[in-house]
Amino acid sequence: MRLIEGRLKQAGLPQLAWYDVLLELERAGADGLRPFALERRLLFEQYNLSRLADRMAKAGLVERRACAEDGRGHMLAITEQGREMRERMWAVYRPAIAAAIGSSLSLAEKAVLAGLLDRTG
Amino acid sequence: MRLIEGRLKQAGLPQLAWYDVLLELERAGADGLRPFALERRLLFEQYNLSRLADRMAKAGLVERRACAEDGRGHMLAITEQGREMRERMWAVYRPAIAAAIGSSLSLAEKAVLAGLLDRTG
DNA sequence: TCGATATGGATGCGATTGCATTGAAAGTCA
DNA sequence: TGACTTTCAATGCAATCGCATCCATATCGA
Repeated sequence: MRLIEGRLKQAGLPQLAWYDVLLELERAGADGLRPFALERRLLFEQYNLSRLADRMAKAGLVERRACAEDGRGHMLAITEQGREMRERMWAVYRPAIAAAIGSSLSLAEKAVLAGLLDRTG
Repeated sequence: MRLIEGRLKQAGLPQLAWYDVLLELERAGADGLRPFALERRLLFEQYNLSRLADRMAKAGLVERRACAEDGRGHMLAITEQGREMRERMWAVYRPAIAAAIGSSLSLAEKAVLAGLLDRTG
């Protein structure tokens, strides 16, 4: 993780948490997701996501839209800029994962790890 | 990790990082360790350890002593209170580890994990 | 319908983190 | 010895985190 965060940072890109949010929102489609839903998927604290969304909105990567069904909340949706950012991050993230895993585990351990990931993914 | 940190917190005890420092200092014996040595063992950033040591010293768990060989630095040593704290933390930490590992891995996975730990320990 | 409670989300404030820099003591080398 | 470089450690500042709380809207129950 340290390695991966480091690669992102030295590429001048935001942290992994931003990637996670962007990916979920991209998967969620045009309507986006409610913040509470995102919190549960990503296991973020409520106040952390609230502030992360602030920063990401200020950076133009996500948008807050009124929510028809519930006046308390709103929808979070990815923007075009957000999609671009996710791609740029993936271009760094992907090889960093490969480097981190590849350099430290044996083949057998990778198989077990893949099993663990499979179960939770 | 989240589980373990949570158990410590709800027991009113400090974070794992404090435990790590206390354990290393206890192992290091009466003279203690230089901060830079501790940083390398625990992979802490220099400024983080500097401030952690401040807080731990303020809490009476560690002591800073002048260093004979090198006027730039000092020795960090555990105090009696520090030993007691480490024990109190261990009493929570140990069962928390067992709970965290036991509830999520198969026997084969535990064996692999033990192998990984063994290699780095 | 109305009061009590639960849920979604934001925010003030103090603590912690990260970055960059500083200062002091060693070490190096001509 | 005297510049120059390194290493050890602390710290100012801005960003972020965690806690507790607050506000607003929903939901439930009598």
